[in-house]
Amino acid sequence: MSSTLGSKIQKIRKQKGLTLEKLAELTGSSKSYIWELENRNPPRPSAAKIARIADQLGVEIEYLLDNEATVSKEDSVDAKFYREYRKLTPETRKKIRDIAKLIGKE
Amino acid sequence: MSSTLGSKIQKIRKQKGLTLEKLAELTGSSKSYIWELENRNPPRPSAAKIARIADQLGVEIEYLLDNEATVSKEDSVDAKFYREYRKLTPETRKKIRDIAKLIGKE
DNA sequence: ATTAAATGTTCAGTATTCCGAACTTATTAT
DNA sequence: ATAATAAGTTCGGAATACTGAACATTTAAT
Repeated sequence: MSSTLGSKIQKIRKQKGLTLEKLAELTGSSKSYIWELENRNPPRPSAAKIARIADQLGVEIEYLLDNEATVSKEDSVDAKFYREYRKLTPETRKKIRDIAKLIGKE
Repeated sequence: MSSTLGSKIQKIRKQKGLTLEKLAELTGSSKSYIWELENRNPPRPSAAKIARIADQLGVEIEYLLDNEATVSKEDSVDAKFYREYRKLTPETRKKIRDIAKLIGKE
């Protein structure tokens, strides 16, 4: 299982001997946000931020994002579904879950 | 002067004969947002979105972002300055502008 | 062992992304 | 020319990225 965006950033940052504050400064961010990027599971940083960070860490944007944003069409359909799902009444949601359970069993 | 993120996306999208809606569907977005990306000056889309879009358009993320997110340290310092600046009183701001004007003249 | 300085963490608030739904403007067919 | 369908645009609002300031922990020095 591939490492997360956050762990990649942290690993490289430390290899380079950079503090949160220093990397923040280099990338036009706050250190608190860099920290969140590394530790909290995951914000969806802006492309601009990621580009800056990749630049300063000396890696490709692609490297940071791979298996992170490359989440395939299915996932987005799922996300959309879930958004809709959450709007439903508890009863309806339960029905759906029950049906899903049955179907899932097969 | 390099073209913007939005114009790049639009150009490629049309070359591929994709509608806003189709590209939105392929990238897990709404068509209104794709439209905003292309036309409004510029949102800072999430890395995830850009990765998806680059993927579907068949271009490198780097290509979409170059000269867009690679805005150098200076710019971020400027942005930070401006943020601070706006918090000041009108009087103070005027002073700063006036001084800047003088200095700019040299 | 204390203090000082540096680094890391938490948090509340603001700004921005991103969405869905409604509306407008082209296209296409009849 | 009209209707029907598709494509593009606008807008309000929910979710979340990102910030500065305060707090906590570690490191280094004496």
